[in-house]
Amino acid sequence: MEKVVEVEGCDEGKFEVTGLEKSNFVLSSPKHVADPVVYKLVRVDGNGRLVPATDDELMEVEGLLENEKREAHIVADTGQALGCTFNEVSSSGMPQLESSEGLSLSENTEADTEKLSTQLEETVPSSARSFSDDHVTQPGSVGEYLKPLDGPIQGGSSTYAGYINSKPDFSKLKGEICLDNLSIKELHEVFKATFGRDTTVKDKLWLKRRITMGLTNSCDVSTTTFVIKDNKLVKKDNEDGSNNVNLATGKEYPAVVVEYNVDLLNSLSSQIDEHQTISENNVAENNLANEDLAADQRAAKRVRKPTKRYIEELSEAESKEYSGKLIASPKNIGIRPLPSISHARPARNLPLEGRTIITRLDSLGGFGIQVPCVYRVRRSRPRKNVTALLKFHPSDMGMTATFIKRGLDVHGSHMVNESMNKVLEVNSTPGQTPQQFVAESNNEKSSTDLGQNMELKYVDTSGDTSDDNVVTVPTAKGGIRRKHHRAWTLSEVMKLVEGVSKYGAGRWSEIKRLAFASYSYRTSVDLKDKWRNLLKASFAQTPTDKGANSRKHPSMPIPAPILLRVRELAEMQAQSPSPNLSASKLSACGSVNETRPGYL
DNA sequence: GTTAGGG
DNA sequence: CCCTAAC
Repeated sequence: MEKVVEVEGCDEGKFEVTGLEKSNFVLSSPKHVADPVVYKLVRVDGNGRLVPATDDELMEVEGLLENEKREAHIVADTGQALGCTFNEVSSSGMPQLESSEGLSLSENTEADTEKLSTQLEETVPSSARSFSDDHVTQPGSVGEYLKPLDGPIQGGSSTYAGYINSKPDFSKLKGEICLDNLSIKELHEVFKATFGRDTTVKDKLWLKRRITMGLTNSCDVSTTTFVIKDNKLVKKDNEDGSNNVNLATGKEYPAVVVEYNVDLLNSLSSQIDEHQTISENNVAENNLANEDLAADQRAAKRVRKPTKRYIEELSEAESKEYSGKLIASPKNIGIRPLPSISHARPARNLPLEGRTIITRLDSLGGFGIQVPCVYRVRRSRPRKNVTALLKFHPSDMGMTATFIKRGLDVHGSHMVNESMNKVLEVNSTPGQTPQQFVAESNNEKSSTDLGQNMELKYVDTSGDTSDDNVVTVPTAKGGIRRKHHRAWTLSEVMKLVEGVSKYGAGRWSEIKRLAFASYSYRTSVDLKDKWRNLLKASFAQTPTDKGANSRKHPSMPIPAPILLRVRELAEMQAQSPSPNLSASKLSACGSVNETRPGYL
């Protein structure tokens, strides 16, 4: 009982401290930070027996840690250390420690919701919670994804746990403890087995908790009946709560078990309802609901994390090319007290830089303080989606526009004739028009040489022209330009051949400019590569085979005539590799014609 | 910035 | 298609 009293006193003092810290934030933090480290060391040496600091100090630190943790999410190490320390300390007077911890938690919670703090007389379980938080938080990169969850979890765990846990009455808890059956001795044994050391703590609950945590990897597992998953409070009748799988993300989270007091629970229920869904069975139910809930929570509480929602949406949005990204973000942003978060953690946080970066990211999304760079990176990744979208997009809408554009370009380049205009006018349908267009253009220019009606047949012009945009996709990676595979159409090939014949192989930039003006997505390199491939193909294949060059892949059946031409051109150019520029240009038309005619 | 070549 | 070396 005395303990309790002390705790309360501490609590209040701590309260004050906390308040100060909050106001001071970063400045105050260093001191606190220092403390944690020391404690940590002490703890290691002392096997938990040593109590380095006064209760007040501990409480302060803890409170700080808690707060910061909550805010920053980054603190894992110190937080754990503290938690351990407390636990260890508790060996001597465990109730105090825990209570203090609990108090700190309650405080934190309180900060968010001040009402409940008063309700809490004692806090028991906080240490566990801190662990859980830390773990969750730590995953860093993964955290991006997790964060959304974390936010809820932490908020939920800390807040709810705090409130719920606040019950001083161990008897109740004990009753619920699974390990209850074991005697203290047994528990000690188990404890030793688990941690490799003895413990003097005689409190069953504590032992059980410790053991459970140890087994579960420092998740806060306690005897509770309720487990907080994601955002939800789930009754854990059947589950042991050691590990919960987050359905939404599919990731495993350490289950946070909350020891609760029925009375408190009831009193809190209303609040909980607002933020979390309490359900026995439906965890899955909430995926959708979670977001809303989370958002609400944040709004209500003053959310700390960028919020998973934000992230998720962002990611989605990105994948979709920035559709309507931040539904949730606004709330968060508005609500969030940005400043408080980062400061406390010394080593890890990069207050300024990190912030800046984050901010930047946020700005992209709209706002997200903690929005992780990592996530961003990740997000950018999904090329496929983008590509698909892009591809898809252009086909319908783009076609017409493209076509027109192309027509214009061609016209400008003197490639086209009057028919072009006609075509343009005529074509309301994307698909058809292009064909005509191509056919005509080809006919005019190289009609004789290429000759053949092949052109008409094969001319497919259809899709290719459409998207300039799609072609180039900036990648998150260093490299940027990833062209999605764009099959060469026959028309393109013909143009290429034509261009080569006119300007000569190797003058890719020229060809690109003049002959492929309309195909913005084909670079000179592409032309070169394609030409190379054509050459290869042309030589590989027998020219005799004109009619059908049934190549293996239907995708790119290059008409024999074209291959022939390619071969010719190649041979021809091999003979007269480098005419001078002017000469080549001048002679281009003529030479081509000359050369080819022979062939035909 | 282009071109050639290899991967 | 991508990347790089060489011009």
